[in-house]
Amino acid sequence: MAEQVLAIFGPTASGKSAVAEEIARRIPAELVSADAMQVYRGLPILTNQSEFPTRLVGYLGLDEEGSVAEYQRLAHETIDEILAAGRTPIVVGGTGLYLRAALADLELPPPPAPEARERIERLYDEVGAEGAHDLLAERDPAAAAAVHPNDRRRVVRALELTEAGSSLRPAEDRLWSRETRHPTLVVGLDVPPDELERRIEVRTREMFARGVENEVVQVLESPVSATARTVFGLEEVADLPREEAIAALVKRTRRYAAYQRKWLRRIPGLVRVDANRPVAEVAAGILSLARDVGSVASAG
RNA sequence: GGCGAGGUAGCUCAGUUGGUAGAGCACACGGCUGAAAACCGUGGUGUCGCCGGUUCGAUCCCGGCCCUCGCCA
Repeated sequence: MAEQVLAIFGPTASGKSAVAEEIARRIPAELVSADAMQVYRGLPILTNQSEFPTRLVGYLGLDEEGSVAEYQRLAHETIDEILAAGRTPIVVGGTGLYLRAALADLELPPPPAPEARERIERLYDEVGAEGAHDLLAERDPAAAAAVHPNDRRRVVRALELTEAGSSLRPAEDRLWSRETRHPTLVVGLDVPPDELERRIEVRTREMFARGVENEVVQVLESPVSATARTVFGLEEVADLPREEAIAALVKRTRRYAAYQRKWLRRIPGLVRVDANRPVAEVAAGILSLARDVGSVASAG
């Protein structure tokens, strides 16, 4: 029975999926997505969903709100199930928080109570950033210390939690610790910035060739939740002339890749792998690392 | 060629009634625990088109030149 989990992280267009799929062809394995936007169904082109069977892709409708905690529950279930079946779970994704949630046991506090969010947002706007932050400091000094007054979203969330008898600060910080639920090899794919830039441009043009415009126009005919709205490119692709939309999308993606590079540097225990070479080589490299580190389900 | 508008940060532009300059975006760094492709913080980007003049001092005023855009020939 397999014991080890494989996790592959990297910026958009670093080739995560191709590498993960190549590994899944060589050993008994299943892919598990760690991507906050691929959880939605309805935007397969815009969110770069692969044809290859991957778990935790498209489990939400676009009118539903996403949630790390819900993702975490599903991810743990899925990973345990795959291990129990004697296969290796390959967790692959570009959302750092989701990757850590899949691998570790983040103690995520409860969801907002009904009506609480709206009420506290109103409070925040009435008393101002400093006022709200002062109030938080009274009720939950640890949370207040971790949150800037201008971060409305977090100050509101932290205040919600004080009412629920919980806290924004977990007792134990597992997000930034090396702790994982199973022995795990976490690799990060490294691609030089100029090469990544090139691939992003190519990929974006491919999206248009494959028909993102239709995809997006169709989606916008129905309600889209606040979290699904954050998929970048939605308005741009729908409203702008093609070349401008491409430029806007490339720009957003480049920005996002920079954000992911930060996670790449920070994910605890992550081993960097040079991904600027043929997929087969990268896959082989990761597999040999895995065999050094622990047991992976073997092909035969 | 004539008339008009303009040349200030990587981009789009604001500004200084003369004391060497600032927004957004981009970029860099950092934070983040049921919204993470989100949210928030910090940073400085610079021959203010070029050459002269006036002035204690010019990115700003004056003269000339170059370039861009528009209209007219």
